[in-house]
Amino acid sequence: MRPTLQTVADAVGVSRSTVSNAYSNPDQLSAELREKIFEVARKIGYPGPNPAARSLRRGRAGAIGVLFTDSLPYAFTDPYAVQYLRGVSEAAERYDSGLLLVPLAGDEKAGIHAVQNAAVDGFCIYCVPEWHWATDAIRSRGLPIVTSEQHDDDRPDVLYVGIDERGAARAAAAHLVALGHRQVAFLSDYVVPERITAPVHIASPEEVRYYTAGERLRGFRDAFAEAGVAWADITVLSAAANSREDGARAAAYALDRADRPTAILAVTDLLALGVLDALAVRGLRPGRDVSVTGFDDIPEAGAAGLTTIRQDPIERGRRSGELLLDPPDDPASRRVLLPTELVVRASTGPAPHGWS
Amino acid sequence: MRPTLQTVADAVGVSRSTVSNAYSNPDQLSAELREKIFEVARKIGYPGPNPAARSLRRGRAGAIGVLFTDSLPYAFTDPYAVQYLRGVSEAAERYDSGLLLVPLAGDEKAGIHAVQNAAVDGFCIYCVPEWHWATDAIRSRGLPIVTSEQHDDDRPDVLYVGIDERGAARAAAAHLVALGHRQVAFLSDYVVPERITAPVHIASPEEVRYYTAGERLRGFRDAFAEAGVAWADITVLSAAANSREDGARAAAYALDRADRPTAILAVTDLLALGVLDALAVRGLRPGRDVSVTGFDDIPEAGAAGLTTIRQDPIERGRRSGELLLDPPDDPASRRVLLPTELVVRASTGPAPHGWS
DNA sequence: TTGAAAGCGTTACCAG
DNA sequence: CTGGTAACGCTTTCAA
Repeated sequence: MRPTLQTVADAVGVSRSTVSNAYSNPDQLSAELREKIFEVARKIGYPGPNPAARSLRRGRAGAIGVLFTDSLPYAFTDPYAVQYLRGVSEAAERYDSGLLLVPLAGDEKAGIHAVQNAAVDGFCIYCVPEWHWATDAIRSRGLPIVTSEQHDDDRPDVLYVGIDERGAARAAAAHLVALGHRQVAFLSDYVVPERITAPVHIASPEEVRYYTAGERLRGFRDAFAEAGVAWADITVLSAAANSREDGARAAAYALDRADRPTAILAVTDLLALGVLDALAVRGLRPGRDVSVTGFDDIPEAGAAGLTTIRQDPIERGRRSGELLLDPPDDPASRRVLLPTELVVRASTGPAPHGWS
Repeated sequence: MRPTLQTVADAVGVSRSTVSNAYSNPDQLSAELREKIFEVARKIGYPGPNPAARSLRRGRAGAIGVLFTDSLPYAFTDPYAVQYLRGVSEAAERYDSGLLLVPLAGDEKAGIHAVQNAAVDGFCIYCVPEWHWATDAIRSRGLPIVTSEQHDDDRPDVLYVGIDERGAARAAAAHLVALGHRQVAFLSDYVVPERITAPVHIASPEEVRYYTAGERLRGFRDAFAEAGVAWADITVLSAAANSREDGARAAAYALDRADRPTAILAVTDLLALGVLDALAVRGLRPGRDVSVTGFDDIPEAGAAGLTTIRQDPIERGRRSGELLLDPPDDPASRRVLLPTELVVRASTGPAPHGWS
């Protein structure tokens, strides 16, 4: 039989509480007794207080959960997600908390079970839209939650860390407007429920059900609408996933047309880098023949000379973790808006003549 | 008061077991009753079975722990570590298991507590040497363990996934030997207990207490010893951390000497890339003036034209996770040795004349 | 400083 | 298919 606290207590000849104190409240007993208890424990192979039992009794898990819509492996593929995780882990480490990555992918039933089984004190939700099937399961856990998406319902128990997605996207688009671009394409994943790489028709960004993609497309639209470019005159390209390959594939649909756009605005750097790849293949010069913007400013963006919106994913993760682990009483501080910055590089330039 | 299983049972008018079955054994009751139970649960705000209680009762946690010597944030900085995590997460996801990252950094006491408190069914240990202070705590949990380091004691309950570190390093060094290099430097982190960036004197690789660094240095030595180059004639450079910057800094000590080596062998790509940086600053041509080898073949290595040893960290992580979650009965299969491959790129070339 | 008793919320077993 | 009963292993008063 596996030894328990009781086993040790009996072996030493003290009560359970004393052994428990030896592990959890060292100042409640003499140093010698404590040492003796540890020694006996080692001898009979007692593995220390069972975490589940302790957590049950204490009512806290000592870990925070991180939820991704996309599969767990994806979290380690997307550089932005990795940075975010890094930030969360910094907070977790500082508060002596573990970090539990909860697999939400694939099977709906498995995902819900994973959420219900997660031994955590709260969730950092990274990319799970409000209407996702897991949302109910997450909420009904009744644990504190930090989201990165603004929600309509202002639930006071929901913490938030994010950026002004729409405003930032608008700034990127305004930059292109100022450069004279009028014939443009928007490139995004999660535009339509289907995971396809193709041009798609949507009546407006309001149709997009993913918060981030939707807000960014709204921002793009805002700036061009102001310049007199109607939504209907803008090509919307859907990418099956947020990857370089899908970005390149999607861009092809716009670049191989006779009336190719003078600029392509992507909702992420990864997609934008794909666009650059597609340009290179065709011998088109970024910033001269076709301007390209991204979003996030991942490390590769700098090397590629990509004009983009900079945001700090580590800070985002860190603040998320901190908010979860140490929520402020002041309601205003429970919603954090992080700054962004337009970084202009070589991938954008004046619109070529003869098109506008 | 927070509702419990009992609360729901009372509200519906059934026994606890029935409610429990509704959640955990759906085939033990009628679909209607099950639905009714869920409905009532929702109404009174029952968050579902408490994971701690469930885990206590069932005796399994539904998560695997991952341990890093370095701080949690570091795990997300090192590209190799990220890939490894990705692999582990693939296995976790497939087995419907969570992934708990346990913070082992900084304070010894906090780290030990973290290990003891981790609600997991086993550990994947990434870079924790056998003599690390956490080792006792980890072992005494009595849980299955997958290491990436060979241990002397052949504990049958310790699973292992790794590569032939020494043989692979030897292959890299043999490549340089064949190219005529005789005056060389080895660059490694964890050579000495102190975290310093400087040339160091160690009597032999056997002195190195970190498994990976030690084995790789041993491999380097083997090949050069065979070519008649004595250990004493080889410069050993220590890097304070496995980073590009420290690699460059350490390389400076060798490159700025009159009798600079014709080749520098680094134990990781990150360090080797730093060496390339140091060469560039000095106008030295890799593969011509100074040859450089790395280890791992991280993505950046290809772009930089770095000769290196390729290993597959995703596979390594995946196999580790699988081994932990589904250990084979056959003892032989409990130790997995993954293949490696010497990838020759532009950073190595014949030794310049006049030196050898 | 120590010990006895009372749960924490579940699930497993077994008889109905 | 249902419902008692008995753990699971611990922490936490509170009194000695």
